[in-house]
Formats: sequence, structure tokens, C-alpha cells
Amino acid sequence: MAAAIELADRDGIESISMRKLAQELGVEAMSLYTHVRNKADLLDGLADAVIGQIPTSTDGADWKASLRQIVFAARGVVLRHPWAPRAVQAQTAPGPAALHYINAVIGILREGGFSIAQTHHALHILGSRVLGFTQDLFDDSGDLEPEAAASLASALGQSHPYAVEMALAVTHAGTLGPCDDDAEFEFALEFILDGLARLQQS
Amino acid sequence: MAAAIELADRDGIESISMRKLAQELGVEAMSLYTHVRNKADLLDGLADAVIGQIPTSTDGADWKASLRQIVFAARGVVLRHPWAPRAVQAQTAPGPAALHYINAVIGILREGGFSIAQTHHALHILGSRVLGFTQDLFDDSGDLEPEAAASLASALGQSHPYAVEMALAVTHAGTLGPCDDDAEFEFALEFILDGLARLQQS
DNA sequence: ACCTGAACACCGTTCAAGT
DNA sequence: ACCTGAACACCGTTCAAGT
Repeated sequence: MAAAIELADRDGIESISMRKLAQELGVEAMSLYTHVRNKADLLDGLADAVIGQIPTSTDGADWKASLRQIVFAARGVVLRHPWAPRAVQAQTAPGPAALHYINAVIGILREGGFSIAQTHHALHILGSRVLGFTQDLFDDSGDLEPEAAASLASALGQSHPYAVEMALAVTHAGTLGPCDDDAEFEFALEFILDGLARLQQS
Repeated sequence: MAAAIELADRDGIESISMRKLAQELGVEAMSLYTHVRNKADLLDGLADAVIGQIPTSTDGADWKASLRQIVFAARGVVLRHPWAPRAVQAQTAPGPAALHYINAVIGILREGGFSIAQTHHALHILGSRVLGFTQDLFDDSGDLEPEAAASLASALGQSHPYAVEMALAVTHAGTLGPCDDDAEFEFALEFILDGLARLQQS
């Protein structure tokens, strides 16, 4: 499992194959099947191993502080293992670490005074963000070259003015500057936490 | 492209291969490379084709009504093509239909009085939800058998009380009843729309 | 321009055989 | 219990050859 994590960190999860992983371990591909049912089982284990790296202990003053703390911890793990979102998404069933983690999250909300129904809604609102990542529509953190920006504006400015306006704003030379994914993640999380506080009081 | 969509609807996107798609078209696998650079190119086209099915015209009274309308339309397409989220996620670059769609979404917000910065935040908050789907942590819409529920409670009740409490609530016999994904999607969308309205006024 | 067929370098997984 | 090696049924993609 450790070798698989190392391999994923180095070459990406896409390039994990039974043969390559076996080679990494100085063993034949078929030997892996003694320890793992099949490849899906291996990837499930990988996902659970990475979730297990998230510390679930909190010392927050209230549910908001605790939730913020645990989600930031999850984001830290995701940033260290960029393949983690893909592995978690491919997971067929939650493993023990996932169960432990979700129990901690639900516990924070329940202890914080959320009803079961409110907690259930909260989980759906948070979605994957509670594990430290979001599925963005498309990557807007890449920066445009000045000439690329010019051709973009002239080619698509007529048909898609709003998209071009936004694309140009999210540039070094633009009004917003290049997109900071971490800052956006934090902003969105605070947005949701504030909403949840209001949800609880209604 | 139409044949690929049909194949994905029938067998799932996972089982799309150049060879199978070619067979579907009564042709040899290599013939596809005349019309498509490679498999990634084909999947990109598939994702853009499904996004192109979302109607982008709105007749909403305000930005909130319009955004609700367009997102529900997107959700309808996703429900008709369950493989769509996976295809969109795998997309390497946004195609023309994606560009057209995102332009419509941004336009609704900008015309509704959101600043560029606010609109940018809104896109990150909405994430994939704006395309009609969410990445949930795990599937909780499956229903538990009474005996499975009993063994769950006894096996994990001690170590993971909050997770078990939630799992039992989301059952036919539970206090919440089985999870309605569509209702949760709508609830979360309204939660976000309300938050965005507050964001705009602040 | 479009299609074909053989070939290459990969996959996951089986099975029977070894220690 | 753990590992091996050959084999099977697949992949995406190349290349040279056809029409």
C-alpha cells in the first residue's frame, strides 16, 4: 500500500498498474493477487489510506471552528496527494478510514446542535468539499499570455462576451489577478459555514 | 458522436473503446482516427455534446429564477445521461458548448448585478452543481435491509455512533426516510442561491 | 479523403504449477 | 501461504498499404 501511494505521488494514479506496482516491489504482477482481490480493491485501499492520513481530532471552540479545522486538514492531505480526489471518487465502498472520518464530521454537527435532518442536508451541501476538494467546472488558474488574451478577445468576444470578460479578469494583468484555488476553497467553505449557521437557527 | 452517446447510454462510458465504437458503426477501429485525433479527443467531444443538450435560454424574472432554471435544465440532461458527470470531469479542455454554457451562466450573474469578483466566487461556490451534478462523499440513497441495519448497529455502533445514527435515519424505516437525491440537490441549490443573494448585498 | 489489416506495447486476470 | 510463468482476452495507437 505504501509503495502504491509512493508510485501515485510520483507518476500519478492513472499510471498505476498491477505490473508496474509489482515491479516497484521487485515481484511478479500476479503476486499482488495474494494480498488484494483485484485492482478495484487496491484502489479502494489507496483511497482509504489517504483518507486515513487526515487527523480527525479537533480542539475547536464550537462546531464551526471544529469543522473548519478538520476540512482544512483534509485539504492539506489532498494538496500533498493530488491524485486523492480521483481515488476517492473511484471508490466503490467507503473503507474504515472513510467511516471514521465521516463519523467525526457528523459528530461535530450533531454535538453542535444540528438535528439529524439538518446534518443530512449539511453533508449534501458540503459534498466533496468536506474531504478537502471540489469539482470545479474547469480550470481557471492557468494564466494567459498577452497575445493569447488578445486573440481570445477578438475571436470570442462577440459571441461569448461574459466568458471572455471573466477569463481576462483572471490573469496577471486582469482586475482579479490569477485565480488562487486555496483562497477560493476557503471562501466557499466560509460561505457554506455561514449558511449552515443560518440554517440551524431557522 | 451520436453512436458514442448511444453506446454510453446503453453500456456506460467505461465500456467505450475505439474497437467497440467502430464495431457499432460497422467499421474498423482505425477508421475512427480519420475523424478524431485520439480517444481523449473523442471523450472531449462526448462531454461537449452532452453539455450542448442543455438549453441555455431563460425567461426568469431575475437572476435567481434564471439560474435555477438553467441549472435544473442541466440536471435533467445529467439524469438522462448518467455517464455525463464522468465525461465532463475527464474533459481536458472546455469545448464550444461548454463555453457557450458558462457564458450563459456568467451572463445571468453579471446582468443580475454581481460584480466580476462576486461572479468569480459564485462559480467556485457552485462548482459542478452549475452543470447539474455534485460529487457526494458516498452514496447514501441505497436502502438497508432490516437485518443489515441491525448488524450495522451492533458492529459499528460503539466506535462510530454518529455515522450509524445517520445511516439508520436514512432508511425506509428511519426517521428521515430514504435519501431523495433530487430533493437534496434542489435544497443545496436554494441554500447557495440564498447565500449568493446575501453575498451580493454585502 | 477515407478505410483496412497487421503489428506493437501495453492492460487485468485465469490457471496450473511450483516453494 | 505466497510466488511464478504462460496464456487469454482485451486495450490505444503506429504504420504501410489499399481505394
